Amino acid sequence: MNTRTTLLDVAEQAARSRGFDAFSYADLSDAVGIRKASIHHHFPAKADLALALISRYRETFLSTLAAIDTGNPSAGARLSGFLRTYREALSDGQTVCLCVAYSSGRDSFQAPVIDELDTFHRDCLAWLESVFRQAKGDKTIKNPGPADLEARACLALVEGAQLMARAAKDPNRYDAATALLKDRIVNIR
Amino acid sequence: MNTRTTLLDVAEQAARSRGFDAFSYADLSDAVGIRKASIHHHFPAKADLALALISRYRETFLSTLAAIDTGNPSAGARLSGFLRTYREALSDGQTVCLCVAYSSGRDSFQAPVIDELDTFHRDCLAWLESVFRQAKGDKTIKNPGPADLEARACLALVEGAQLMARAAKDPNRYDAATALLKDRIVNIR
DNA sequence: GTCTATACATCGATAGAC
DNA sequence: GTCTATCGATGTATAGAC
Repeated sequence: MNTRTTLLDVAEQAARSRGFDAFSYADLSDAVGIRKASIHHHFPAKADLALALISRYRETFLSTLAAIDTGNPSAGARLSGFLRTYREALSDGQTVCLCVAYSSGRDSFQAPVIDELDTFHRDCLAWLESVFRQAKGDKTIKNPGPADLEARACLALVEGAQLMARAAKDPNRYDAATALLKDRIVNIR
Repeated sequence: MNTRTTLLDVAEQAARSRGFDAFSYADLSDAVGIRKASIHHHFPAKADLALALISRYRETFLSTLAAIDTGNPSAGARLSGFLRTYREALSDGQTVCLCVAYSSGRDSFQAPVIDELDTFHRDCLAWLESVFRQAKGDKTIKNPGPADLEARACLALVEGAQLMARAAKDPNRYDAATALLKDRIVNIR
């Protein structure tokens, strides 16, 4: 396994469970088994690590959304896939998505990282909006309101639900908070 | 003005805009105009400051909820007051509520602070649940689902909406994310 | 690419004078 | 209650050998 990739994996886990500013190169050093100075060879400054992390995360997330699209034709099934993706990111209630983690400590990041984060939000909202727009036609989500408002409410809901679930270290909190939205999805086979 | 109160005010602002771990006694020293050592006289350890902050915050928030109850008889008006309270906590998009701020960096707190935070959440959810239960009777909120699920969804929504609004430094994001919930409130005079 | 060694800043915290 | 002075720990980062 690539050392750089291993570093990214460990750093992502740490950022998502404790926050980006709450882990240090010393923590990565302990976890990966190489010295702090060696980590600086892969990521000269911690800002470089921050950018590499969010950049990789955004790419994999977009491909996840694309996979949801190809595997699920209806709007309801797509929304269901979205809710499941955020639920799986919680794992056992210890980790929020990197996007939530970065939003929480946003002030400590510089422009390139902020840009990636904003792009992530924008892409995610655009995808959700298209799903809710589709729902007006295929009627697989009950009571559809304006698509842009639905999208923003949905993203705020899952992010808040992740925050509360991690605070309680209980992923069931996510399920409870998203249950009503889930119930609006029409059962189709 | 009491020095201790001034310290609490400045610390609360800092915690809500940047996070509890992201400000230091040196920052408070600059803002208040006394030396770091003097701050330790009021709050020997930073954990003492953390507890005093969340404790004061919880008290004032509970009295805010009580004021909403006395000033608004209907469930819809009460929910409206709740949404407005979280909106006002955003001010110009720079600050989330202390509860969201503490939830984000929760790992760095000890038991007494965690307990206050959990109590805050529990009280807040109980209040919301009673509002949604009342709505089943007075019909001032459209399409009321199970009160406990409504409460959890509502709290997750406003917390996520605050997070996104601060990330974008734009309080309008909060309004957009909560618009659909707001529209469920029946207009009464 | 990894190591030892170290520089330098900041942070929370304490001692003791006034 | 506030001050000066200082401590020890930790964090990011760099120099240079291997």
